[in-house]
Amino acid sequence: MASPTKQRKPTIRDVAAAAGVSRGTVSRVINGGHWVSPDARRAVEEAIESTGYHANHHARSLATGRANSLAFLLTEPQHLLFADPTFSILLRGAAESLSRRHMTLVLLVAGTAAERENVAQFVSGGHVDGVMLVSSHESEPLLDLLVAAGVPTVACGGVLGREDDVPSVQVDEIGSARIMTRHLLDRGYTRIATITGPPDTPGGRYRLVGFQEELGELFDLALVETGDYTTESGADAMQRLLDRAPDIDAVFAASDLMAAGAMATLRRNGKRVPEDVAVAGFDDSGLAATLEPPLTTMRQPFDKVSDSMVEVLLHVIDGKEPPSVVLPTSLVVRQST
Amino acid sequence: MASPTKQRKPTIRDVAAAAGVSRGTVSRVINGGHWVSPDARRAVEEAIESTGYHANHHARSLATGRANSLAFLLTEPQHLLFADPTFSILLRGAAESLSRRHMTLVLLVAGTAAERENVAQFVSGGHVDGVMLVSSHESEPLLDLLVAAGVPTVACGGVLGREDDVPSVQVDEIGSARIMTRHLLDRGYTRIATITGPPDTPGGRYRLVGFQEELGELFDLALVETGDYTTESGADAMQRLLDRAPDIDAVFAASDLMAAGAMATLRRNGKRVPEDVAVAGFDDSGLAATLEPPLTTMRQPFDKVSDSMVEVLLHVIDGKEPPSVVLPTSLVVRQST
DNA sequence: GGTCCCAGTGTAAACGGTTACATCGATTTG
DNA sequence: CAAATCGATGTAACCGTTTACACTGGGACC
Repeated sequence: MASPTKQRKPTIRDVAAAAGVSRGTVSRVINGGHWVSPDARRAVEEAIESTGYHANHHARSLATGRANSLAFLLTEPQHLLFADPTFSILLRGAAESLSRRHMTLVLLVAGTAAERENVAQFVSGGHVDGVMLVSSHESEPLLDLLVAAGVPTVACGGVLGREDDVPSVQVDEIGSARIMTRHLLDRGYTRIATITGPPDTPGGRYRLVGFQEELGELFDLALVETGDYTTESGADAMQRLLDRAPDIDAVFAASDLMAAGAMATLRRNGKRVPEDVAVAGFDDSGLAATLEPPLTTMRQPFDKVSDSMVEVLLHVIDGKEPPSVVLPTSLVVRQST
Repeated sequence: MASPTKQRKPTIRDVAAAAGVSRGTVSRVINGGHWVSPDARRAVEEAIESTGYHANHHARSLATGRANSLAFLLTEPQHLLFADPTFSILLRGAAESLSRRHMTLVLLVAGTAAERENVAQFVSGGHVDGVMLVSSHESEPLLDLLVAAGVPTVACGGVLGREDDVPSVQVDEIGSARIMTRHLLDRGYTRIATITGPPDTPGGRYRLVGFQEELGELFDLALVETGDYTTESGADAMQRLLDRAPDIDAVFAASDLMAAGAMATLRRNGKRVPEDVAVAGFDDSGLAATLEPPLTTMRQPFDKVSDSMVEVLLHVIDGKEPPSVVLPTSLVVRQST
């Protein structure tokens, strides 16, 4: 009939008592163990083990003023999340990266005005040590607030117009686009179209730049259409391209989803891929390999991206010079080109 | 040359001073304002406004023992996340739901053994008030730990064998499967196959049950294959079905992704959808509408699911009787059937 | 054999809230 | 009119850490 449930969790005092030292010493052991004699250290470690002690985050944060957590801020509308698993991958990667550092990931959503307000207040209230921003549209009002409030922030994909204001982790957009374009040229295609992302995102702008650079004289403005990274927008853009230039023999889409949409449109127009028109994407999302035919695309190193975001952000928090990171992509050739 | 930066954030003392009352009174106003005179209340509210005060979560949590945050626990392997946006939708929905309640969402990942260890320690350390579990495989070791540690937990989709042990939010699996099966029967199909999910998940088991119930005498065990919800597994399962029973005229897949895989396989085998074989999915994920042809499927009310999870969990935390929730789905008929 | 230094340790004051309890008028009650 | 009641408020202990500071004793130095 013993009821040992509901026991108070062991605190640093219990550990101190068990080890026969003061709370201060226990705390020192926990935080690196500097200025502690080997004997005391061992005693404390044993006491921690025997009492099953685990530090209380809240108390620690209160005392140190550091939250030991980072926020992952989502500002994209729901439907994009629905369609594009990219965010989830980054999110999970970031969580794992933080877990290794014994920190936690707080997910913040800023869709509605009320939510923005919540987020702004929460973040500038110092409840997290820093923010990872995933949307990279040009005008992100929240970003101004964060920067103004001096909240350590890192952007994923770079923020147009604030490149040296906000540290970021991005892939080599221009270089990647050039490699893909070169690949298409090497395959012998000459009427190469592109479906870009929104011009107010780095991916939308710079992949087009690389495309144009590599194409040189072959570049034709009539072969450029813009989408919003979704499947539907890719399908629509492809139709507009075909209407305008039926002689297209290849198309480079700035996302796998748009490439999928483009392929659907091509099929509907009686064009075979890749015999009549080659299709290339960007991201190497899970979708790419399962399309018919499997999609040639540029693989983004999502795991490295989230890892780097965490790393850069921690640097900023520590007051170190934040290295803006540019990561390489890799060409994945499948059967669509 | 004024340097008003780096000002200390206003605390409850500052508010008290500004309002000419004690800290206790301020605290009372913040927490509902009971037992406070209208005058004092107004004074405090004005002081809060004028000082720009915002409560410190860590201090509050330390004092109350409540974290004011819920954990969203991911245990699925990375590749499923990559393929299936379902998780992100639920995740975002939960974050929004919490935001409305001025609580936060902590994302926890338990893939590796080290991560499990971290999670177990973090959660049972009381750093969050409760846990939303999204994987619902039958044997989830972490779940045992949580239950044993008395951590308030709610499962998404129900946990087989622990239905009355762990409160959950789920959709009406059996009923949904029956409705879809009935739809196929009404369309005149008679050789109806199914591709189920893993048998150790509720979706895997009960959608099959509903399918069989509705089919009655028409049920044929040879027309059942199992996948793991991914596109590839759906494609493979479809091939096995075709090899075994070339006369199949419809197939009900337990996820949209598997349905997509099945459609690819059918096409490769020269079968037209829906003329030769009808295909139905489950989830109404973003993918469904963009397939060729658009996929008939059962819509899961993801927004309601995440909302309910939060609600149920808060009930459990408050010590109330947890209502296990079953939500309705809805049939979305498109052109694949 | 005194100083001085210093590694190792204990002490106690923060950190920013909540809340049980004491206090105190003003009002109701007998 | 004294006593009891009650709503509003102040007081201070407490939540579990960290950390500046004071203190100890022993070795090195002159």
